[in-house]
Amino acid sequence: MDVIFAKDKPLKTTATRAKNHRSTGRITLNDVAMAAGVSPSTVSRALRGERAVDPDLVARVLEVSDKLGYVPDPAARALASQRSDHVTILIPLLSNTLFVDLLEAAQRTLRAAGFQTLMGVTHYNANEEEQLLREQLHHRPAGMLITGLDHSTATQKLMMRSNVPCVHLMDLPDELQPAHAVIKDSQETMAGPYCVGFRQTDAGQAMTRHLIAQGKKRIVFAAAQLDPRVMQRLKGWRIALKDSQLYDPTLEWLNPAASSLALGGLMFEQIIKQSPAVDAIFFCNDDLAQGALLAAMRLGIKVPAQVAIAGFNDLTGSDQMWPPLTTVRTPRAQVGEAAARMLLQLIQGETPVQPQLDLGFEIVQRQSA
Amino acid sequence: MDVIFAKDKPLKTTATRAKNHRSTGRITLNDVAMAAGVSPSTVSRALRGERAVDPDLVARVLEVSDKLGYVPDPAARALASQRSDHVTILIPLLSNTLFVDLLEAAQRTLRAAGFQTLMGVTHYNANEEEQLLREQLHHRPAGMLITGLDHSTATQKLMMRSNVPCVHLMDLPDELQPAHAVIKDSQETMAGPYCVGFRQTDAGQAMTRHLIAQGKKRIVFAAAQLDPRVMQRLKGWRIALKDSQLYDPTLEWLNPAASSLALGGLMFEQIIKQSPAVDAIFFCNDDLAQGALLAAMRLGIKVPAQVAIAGFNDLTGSDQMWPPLTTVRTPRAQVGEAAARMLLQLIQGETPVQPQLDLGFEIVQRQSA
DNA sequence: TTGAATTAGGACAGCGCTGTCCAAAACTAT
DNA sequence: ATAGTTTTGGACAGCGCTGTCCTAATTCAA
Repeated sequence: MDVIFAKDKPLKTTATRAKNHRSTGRITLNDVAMAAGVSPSTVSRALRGERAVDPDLVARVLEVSDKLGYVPDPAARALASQRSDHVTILIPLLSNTLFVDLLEAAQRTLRAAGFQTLMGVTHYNANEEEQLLREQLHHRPAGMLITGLDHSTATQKLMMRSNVPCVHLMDLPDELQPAHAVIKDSQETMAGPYCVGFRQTDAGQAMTRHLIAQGKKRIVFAAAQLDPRVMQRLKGWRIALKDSQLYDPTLEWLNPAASSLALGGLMFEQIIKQSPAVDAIFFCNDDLAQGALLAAMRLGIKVPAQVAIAGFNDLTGSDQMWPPLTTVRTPRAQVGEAAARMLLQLIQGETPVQPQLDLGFEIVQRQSA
Repeated sequence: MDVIFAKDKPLKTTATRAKNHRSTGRITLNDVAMAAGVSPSTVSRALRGERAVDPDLVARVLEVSDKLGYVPDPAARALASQRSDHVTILIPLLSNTLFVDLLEAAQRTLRAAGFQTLMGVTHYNANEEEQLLREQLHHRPAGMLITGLDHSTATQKLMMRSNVPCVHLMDLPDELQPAHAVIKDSQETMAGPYCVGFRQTDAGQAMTRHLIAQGKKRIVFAAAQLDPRVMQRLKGWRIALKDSQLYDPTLEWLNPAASSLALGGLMFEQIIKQSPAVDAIFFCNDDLAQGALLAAMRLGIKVPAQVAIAGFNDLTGSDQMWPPLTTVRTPRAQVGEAAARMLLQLIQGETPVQPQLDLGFEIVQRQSA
């Protein structure tokens, strides 16, 4: 097959436009079309694999395209097609490595698929979340990843109306009462919200049962931040203790302040002072537990002999503590990647086989409990 | 003043376009222009504060604009003006809180000025850096923040030719031999590279002198990752030791592996075993030093009585260690913010008074050294 | 062989802005 | 009052793509 080069049609090229006042140096789709002797439409289709294009033409377009070093202009593409290659990811904090791991895994996966990741930090604040979402929506993102299932109604409405595919991270709706799923005017009606995570309640329960199995009788639940996922872990702890007739409301130590090593140490001291009979403390996050371990060392309290300590998330350093921290390993990198993959499916208009993906968790027993 | 509403000119409005096959629901600049009874040009200028526009008109445009909930389309804007509202920030890792702090501060500052931050993680790899840069440049970022002054020549060329304003982070060029500054075809020729940071060499030197002042004689420098900034700290350590006739090449422990708590513990063990006479270890990063502190605890080695331990960066948790870690506090959040501000200046075509901004550092003496 | 159905390339009009040019109006200075 | 200069608003042509429509070529069935 032989295609005649369209020399006779003096289409505007970058070269001719170069004289123009508003020309940019950029190689455009038009340039590729000229050089390949086909129409811009064909180049566009060949490059995107849209519709059927003669394989020979595709080959030539591809060849010319990268000989010229052509790179599609994302802005032009976004304007014409009404959708960008941005994916927004909303996370509560950057100071918790949990979310950083999530972010990095998602970003790696999305980048491989040609998407740009835009990160927003909500600081566990519903208003900030809404504001960030609003800003991001103006950019017409191709998709969104958002931490948790709990959002203000304003936020939920924004997401619904935007019609931007969205996957929620680190949490799953309760099987019994899918209240979150009551969303109208959206494809989510059928499938419920798309989400990838694990059952926080189950994880809280599992760790508590582990402590009970170790013979612990007075098991404190010590938490900070008190975001919805922490409250679910608390719920799991309660269930486990009640099942074993060990529940006592004074065993709950809930502090709304931000989680940190220092706070962990502080809480540990308070708990030990006020409740000497306590024989185990289940911290809702590893940073608190690590802080407690360090405080115990300072105070000369033997762990786990005097009091056992357990954490949550298996963050960096928990295995290096002394004694090494018993904790719940949560699959955050896997969550990030799986959520990104699910989102990519949604962006391509496919329907994920499992709208709610449970990636589970794992009790990591080390020496602290 | 009374302006006649342009009812007589039936310009295309979103309403009329609604019948059109390619209409989007979006409120456009045209809609605002119609509603305000002025031309699109005027709306554009009023909203951007470009050129002079009658204050009354500006007021009306503004009023109409947010009554209608108008939001400019970033894609259209980018296409027409040839520049986006993206700022790219390239950092080596997300697993070191140092860079996360940098990122967060920069992002906060840029966001307040209406810019979107796009993060790229280079993993200390020149190829990844170049690749990321290339990808980002296709998006015509308004500016770039990039960690360090050391880049492959390909990377440097890309940055130069792109003509995108760029600020370097966490490092400053040597005063004596500004080799990095030898860049042609760019405004950087005059000013040298724009950068915000502190003198890594000086910091390395300062901490070493502090240890010497504590009476330490055999001071190990233990490093991992070995990126250029670490090597500068090494250089500072060497200078300080040589000045006091304490230098001995066997005191250098350099490990190219990635920095981590575990590696710090490992290196500590090795050092103690192979060189029992060592009385201080200066780790190039706090994560290594923290790992060493934990290892010392495991091994029953008294810090600082038997061996003093010092770190670098004053990362989260260093004050919570036992004993609390003596370290160098580096102004990373300030660097992130100042660099972002400098970049904003450059984007607006202004020239920063100080192209190289030295934010200094601080020796934080705690109990470990 | 003919007609209908399918396939593949091209033309073209936008997407929603901005930059440039132009003209009318509002100031100057003579 | 006149001419020259400085404002200030509007018209208009893109920026570089994509989606839709159209037409010519090809395939298939009868």
